[in-house]
Amino acid sequence: MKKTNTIRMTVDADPPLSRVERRKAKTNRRLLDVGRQLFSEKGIYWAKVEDITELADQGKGTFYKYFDSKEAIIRTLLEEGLDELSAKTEQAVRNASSDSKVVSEAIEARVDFFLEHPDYLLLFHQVRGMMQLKVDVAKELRDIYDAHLRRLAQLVKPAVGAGGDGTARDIATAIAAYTSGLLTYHILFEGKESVRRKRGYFLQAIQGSLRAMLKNGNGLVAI
Amino acid sequence: MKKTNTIRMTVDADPPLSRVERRKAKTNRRLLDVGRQLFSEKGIYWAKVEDITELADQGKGTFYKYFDSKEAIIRTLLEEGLDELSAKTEQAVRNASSDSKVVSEAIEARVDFFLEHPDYLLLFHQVRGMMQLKVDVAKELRDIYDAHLRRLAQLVKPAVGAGGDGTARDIATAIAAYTSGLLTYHILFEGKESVRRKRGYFLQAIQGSLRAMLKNGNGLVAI
Amino acid sequence: MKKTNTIRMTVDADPPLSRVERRKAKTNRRLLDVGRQLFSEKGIYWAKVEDITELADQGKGTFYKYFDSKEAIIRTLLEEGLDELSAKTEQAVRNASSDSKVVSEAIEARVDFFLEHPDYLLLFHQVRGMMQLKVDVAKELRDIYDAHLRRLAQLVKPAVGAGGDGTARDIATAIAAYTSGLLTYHILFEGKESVRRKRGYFLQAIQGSLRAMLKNGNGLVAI
Amino acid sequence: MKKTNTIRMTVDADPPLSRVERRKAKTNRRLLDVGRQLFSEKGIYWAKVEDITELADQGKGTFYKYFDSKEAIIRTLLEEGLDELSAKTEQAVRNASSDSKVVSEAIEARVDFFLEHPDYLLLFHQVRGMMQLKVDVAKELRDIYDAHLRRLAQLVKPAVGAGGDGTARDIATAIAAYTSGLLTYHILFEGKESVRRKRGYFLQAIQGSLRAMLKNGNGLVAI
DNA sequence: TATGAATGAGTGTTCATTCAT
DNA sequence: AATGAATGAACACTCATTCAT
Repeated sequence: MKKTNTIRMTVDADPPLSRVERRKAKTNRRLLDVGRQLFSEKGIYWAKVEDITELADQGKGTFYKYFDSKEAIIRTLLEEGLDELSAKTEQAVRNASSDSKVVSEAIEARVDFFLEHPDYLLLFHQVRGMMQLKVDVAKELRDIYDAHLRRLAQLVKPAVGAGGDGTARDIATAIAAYTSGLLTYHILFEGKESVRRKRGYFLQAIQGSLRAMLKNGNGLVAI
Repeated sequence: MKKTNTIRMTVDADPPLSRVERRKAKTNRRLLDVGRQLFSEKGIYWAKVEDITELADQGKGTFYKYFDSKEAIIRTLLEEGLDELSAKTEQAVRNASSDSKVVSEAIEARVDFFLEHPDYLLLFHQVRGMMQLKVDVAKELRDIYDAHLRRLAQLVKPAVGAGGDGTARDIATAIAAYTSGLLTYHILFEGKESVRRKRGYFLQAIQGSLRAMLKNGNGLVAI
Repeated sequence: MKKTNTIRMTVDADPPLSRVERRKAKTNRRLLDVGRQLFSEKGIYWAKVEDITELADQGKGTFYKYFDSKEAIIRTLLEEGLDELSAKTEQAVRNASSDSKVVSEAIEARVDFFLEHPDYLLLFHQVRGMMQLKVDVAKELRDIYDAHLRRLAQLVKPAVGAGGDGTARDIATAIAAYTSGLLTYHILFEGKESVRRKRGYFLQAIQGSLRAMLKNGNGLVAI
Repeated sequence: MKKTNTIRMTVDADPPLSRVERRKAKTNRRLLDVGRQLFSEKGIYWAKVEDITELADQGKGTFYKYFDSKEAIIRTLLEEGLDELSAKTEQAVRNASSDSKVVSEAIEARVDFFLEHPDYLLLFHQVRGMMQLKVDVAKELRDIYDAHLRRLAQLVKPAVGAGGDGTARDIATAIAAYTSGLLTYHILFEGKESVRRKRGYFLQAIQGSLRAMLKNGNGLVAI
């Protein structure tokens, strides 16, 4: 009885949306946007379904027409966010002038993504916490995140010499770890603005540590 | 009606504990230990007070004799953990052969602390998430964390040349951010063992990135 | 704003139905048929209005064009079913070769009706349960059922000697009780097929017990 | 996480119940009694958990300390009721002066049970309805009922000549069907008092019809 | 003092019904 | 006329916390 996300699927397609369809898409989007906002403001546990529907000016029943459960909207947001992050990363990598720039471009894209969407940073942080728990919901989330890392690994493969898949995966994990880990913490203690000002240093720091770690690991990667 | 943490206050003092006091201390410890375990296993939201008392083999009422609320035990655990982490860091810094080793020793101590107590890593991660939320509980937690960072800043001050307090604070934040952020993510996706094996690389990576960031920032710090 | 059951009212009348009317009649029938099926399959509480409209391939709004409420369709089904049951019984009684056969023919007709429409058996069973409840809906249902019993009492009157109305009513109640009570239970525990095979025994058993009860009661009835 | 019905299990045992245990037993009993009352008055769907706890003068949470769910209390009531019915039947059969009296004594016991506990009659009726539904809860209920019938079959076995198990089961089913089916219907349309007055006739009617059916079936049973 | 029975505010979810299109 | 998106009252169930014993 999974709700198919009709809206996003047809959005790319040609046939123009009817008035009703457009309205549904709008409702769906509104719920997602408000959900993202509240989840990052109050946290996924303290933000109640009713908070979302109220702020979205929608009946509570409407929420459940669009999402099977509170968990489902979180999952959808996670997927959406990671998709967008992947897209941004891919684009940056595609524009990279050389293989040796791939990793740095990827990092830059991700840092920019999070500076632009700090709410995603907070949402991801919470979800990452859930992933380690011995709780049912964890597995599904882990799968989603894992897919994202795999995609990232594919992307940075050109930068890996003979290291092969394992190294690519290591780098992907490291990139994700460094950017989110670092940013979350700094944003938390210094605020978004401070981080934005230091953007350049962050990029270098992240690259530097990646290089440090990988050099020690195998010395095969171009960064 | 705040429960004074009798135990920890007397633990440092000399006068021998009576049988009753020793028993109380034991109960208190047991609740804290079980709490830490369950909070990191199931998460602070999914671990119920009853789960804790049951595993600790204590009546539910007893829990509230020792802690004002579920939130209180989390706060206590946070304080305890950060205290221990501070202590470990202080000891390492004290043993540093030179000022230029201060930061690297601090990092090493922290990485080791987390490798030894991965449950704290997970607990801190969750708490860090709560801290950013527009929720009452957040402020208190933030204060606790803040105090910890201040203490850490004091510790690394010798390594800062003319940078002054701001720089020390920056370094402290960075150290905390790098270690936790990096470790959490890697442990999550690669497992504790993998991280333990790579310990050396991590240390270098963290130092490297610190250096990168600080060199760019002001070039004044000895690492 | 009670929906007049247009269809059943015109069905008996001569004037040919317009295309629109025929279509409406078809929709109405479809909803009733699907309703009967689902109510007996999943129960009147678990069968949702949406289940009905979906299986009937009709919009949910359409349902409410034809029935004021979920309760209303149940009431209509009850009336329809009892009407059909009455009709079958009447026909059987009319064909009875003698007054003394009236009751046995009636029973036989009813048993056959339920063997042919086990879904009605289950629906009636559920409705009978509701009838005893201190719930608003109960009274209306009770009235419908009561009317049915009165009609049945009229039918078996010829079989009653000097017993008068009271006895006729008693017999009617007994006939209804014996057939439904017995069949429901047996179908439940032995399955429809088993009951069909034993049809002859059931008929005798029902008659026998009726005779037993009425002989004791007054000895006046010809069965 | 099934609640063990501690109370009923220890009630038979020797060690005297502590004050607390007695109080728990009382609460448990009160909930069951009120539940039985409300389920038979308003129906298992219209009687809300809160109705029960309110009438029982208990907090809503208390209900869930004693029963895992609303369904669970219904199941418990069904088991309790059938157990008591079985016990009454067994006792009657034990007191039967001869094998040929077994069935009639059993019937008598059951009729008396239902005249004494009309609320059980109504509860069973509803549950019987659920049993036929394609709904998850149905299977468990069916199992409980089935066990009851098997027990009844064992009881009437002495009355069966060479018929064997199949016949015993048939008789058991028939006894259950006749008594409940007949009584439910009559009580519904004539009221408890009327049925009580006719007790004697009912007994004969039920026996008569059993005899009729079984004579036709195989002629082997002593009734 | 320690306990665990009792509590009830709060939450996610359902579903009959309405009404704008 | 037919539809199905939107609704919100209502419900089952949870769990941190209290308090009588």
